[in-house]
Amino acid sequence: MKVANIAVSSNADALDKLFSYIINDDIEANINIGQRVLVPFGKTNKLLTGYIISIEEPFNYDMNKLKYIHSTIEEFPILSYFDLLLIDFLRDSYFCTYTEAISIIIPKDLKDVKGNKIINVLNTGKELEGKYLKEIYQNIWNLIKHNPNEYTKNSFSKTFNISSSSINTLLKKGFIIEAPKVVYRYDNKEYNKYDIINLNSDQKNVFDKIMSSEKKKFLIRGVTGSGKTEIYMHLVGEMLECGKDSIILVPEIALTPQMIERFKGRFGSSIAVFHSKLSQGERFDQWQRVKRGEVKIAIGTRSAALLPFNNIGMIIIDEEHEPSYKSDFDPKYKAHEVCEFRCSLFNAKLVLGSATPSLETYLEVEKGETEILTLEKRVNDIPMPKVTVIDLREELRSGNRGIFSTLLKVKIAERLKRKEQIILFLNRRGFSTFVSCRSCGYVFKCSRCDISLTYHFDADNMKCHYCGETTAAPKICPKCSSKYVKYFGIGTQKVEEEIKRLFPGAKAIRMDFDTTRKSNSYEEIYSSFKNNEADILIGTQMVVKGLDFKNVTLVGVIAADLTLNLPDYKSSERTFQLICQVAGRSGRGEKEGEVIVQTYCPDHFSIVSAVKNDYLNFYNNEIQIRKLMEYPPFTRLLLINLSSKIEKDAMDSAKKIHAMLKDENILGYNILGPSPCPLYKIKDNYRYQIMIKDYFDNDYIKQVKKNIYNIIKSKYFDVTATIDLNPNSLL
DNA sequence: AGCACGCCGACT
DNA sequence: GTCGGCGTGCTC
Repeated sequence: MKVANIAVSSNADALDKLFSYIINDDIEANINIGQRVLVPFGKTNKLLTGYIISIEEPFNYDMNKLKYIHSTIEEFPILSYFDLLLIDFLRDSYFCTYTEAISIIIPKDLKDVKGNKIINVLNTGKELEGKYLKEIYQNIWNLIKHNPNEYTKNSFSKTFNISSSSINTLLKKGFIIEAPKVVYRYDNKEYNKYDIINLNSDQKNVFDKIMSSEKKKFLIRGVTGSGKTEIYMHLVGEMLECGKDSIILVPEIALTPQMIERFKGRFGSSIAVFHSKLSQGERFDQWQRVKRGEVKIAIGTRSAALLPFNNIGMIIIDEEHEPSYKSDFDPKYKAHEVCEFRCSLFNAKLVLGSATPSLETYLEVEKGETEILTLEKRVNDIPMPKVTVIDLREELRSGNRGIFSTLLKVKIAERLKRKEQIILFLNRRGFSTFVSCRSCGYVFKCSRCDISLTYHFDADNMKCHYCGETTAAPKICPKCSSKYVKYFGIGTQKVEEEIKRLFPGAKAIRMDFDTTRKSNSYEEIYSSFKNNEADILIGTQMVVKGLDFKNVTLVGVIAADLTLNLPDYKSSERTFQLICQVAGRSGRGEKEGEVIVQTYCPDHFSIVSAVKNDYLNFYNNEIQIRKLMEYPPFTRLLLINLSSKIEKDAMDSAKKIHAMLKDENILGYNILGPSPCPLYKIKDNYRYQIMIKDYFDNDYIKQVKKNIYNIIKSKYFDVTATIDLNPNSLL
């Protein structure tokens, strides 16, 4: 008899520990760590799902006090030994429960394991005879004989254009039979073959260094268009050669099609594709293919970092600076950290790629923890685009109140004439970003959020970009009844309308949250622009990443400082990255590219550095500010957020928690707040925040979390408390 | 999180 | 004397 220490499935913090159960002799042989079992729990002995974390000899236990494991759920372990180590890591790094950690590493619908999709496929039965020896039946019968288990009734009749009634006849008489077959739900369409391209000398150099270096962590800092993807493919190919698994992370689903296209073209369909837009079934199947060792390569977004590979050789994080690599949900894990941990388990290499690395990553380079490899030139020596800055204040002074500067208009006209393509970038969707009454100054705000409403031209309504609430566009001011309601601020829709007005012959398409809501619309817009079906692509952040259009020779940044003025310590970094990335979209083909950056603050170092494409200049400026202001990566920043529909409770709980933190602050940490969040009200919830900026350890955070939990539980039932270490944003 | 225990007030 | 309010504490 042995004892199993088991984590039970429960969302309760109080149950986040291991419970010991006796393993009955008759199931002992079939029991292993990582396996799922049912265990009787609590006074009522209700059966809960449990995960076996460890197994011990019974010597240290009072066996009379232990219950028996009821039964196993599957006969094989759902979690490997490495998964269990990963769970420990997640719990320790992100202060989460066993249940939370497990929930992100196995698919949700594993609970009802009937996850497999089964179809009925055709096979031959007995030989044809008698009146069934007709040519049509023989034809069907032979086709099936040569393609057993290949077609369903439907796909067969479609493929060979044969009426399904003939098939049904043969089925009924037993000449052909249907058999169940498990199929994987994944994209198995054929991709154009993508041949191995020899690396140029710069790329080869990077590849060789990664393969030969003793270091485990690398940063490829390569300007946009320098051919990082090709290096990734060679690295993955190398891993495949020595039988090791690779994971390639991309920042968002939108980017996967191009990456998948190339990887599938190169490595065939033996690649798992994993991202959050997959259906539950697809997710389950992809996960299963990895778990069973049927694939050695996975491409996907953040969650792919957790796929159950058991022999990882390399993990690649492309566009590593993207904020989407940190999860918004508990456990708020960061892909970099998870990948580094997993690499350490397998002695694997971690490769980060970016033209504009995050400050965290570059600081690691400076500390010597990460080896840097630089690609200064674009492939085939295509020159970097020429960048011109337009000071919008001067435009205004010279009487131009439109959204395009004189120069940008000239350049657009020029490209249209030459049949070259243009990308216009504005990081704000909608038509007008706020609506107000010119008579009394009333500003239309969302009733549920403390946010001004954005006017949408196509639907003629106002939308809240935080909660999605929609209201009809107003004709008169609700406060003073004047009809002087005016729309201020610009969004992508307005840019589109202006283009239509100024260049009636040009065809423009828009790519933003509003036009890409349907699941395939991103790809449609992408390919239609790629096929030259439009002259101008207008878009938000979505157009800045990864897109590779050979015929684009002009990129216009409509308002470079939109992101700059947000009350957030990362806004300079974000602005720099966005401008660099979008500029890199220009001139990727044979024709030279050009970029026009319009801004109200042409002297800000983010914009100056981006225009010169000078990463180090940006880094050196920003890192000093972070140091001075004691922001990450120099300190750790713990953001505590309290929100409630009852304004007073949100505020009181924040005060109470702040007082508790101050009381317990033996080490004198820098505790700031409580203060209302910059976005004070979202979806009817009032929000307060407390910040701790210092060099505390994870144990301190765990203690803080526990204390907060106790305060909320004792008095503020309606308050939701969240903690976030080094958050993406302070809004 | 559930669930039972238990210690008080209101009631047939 | 007992039905039921929900505060408290435990779950191998």
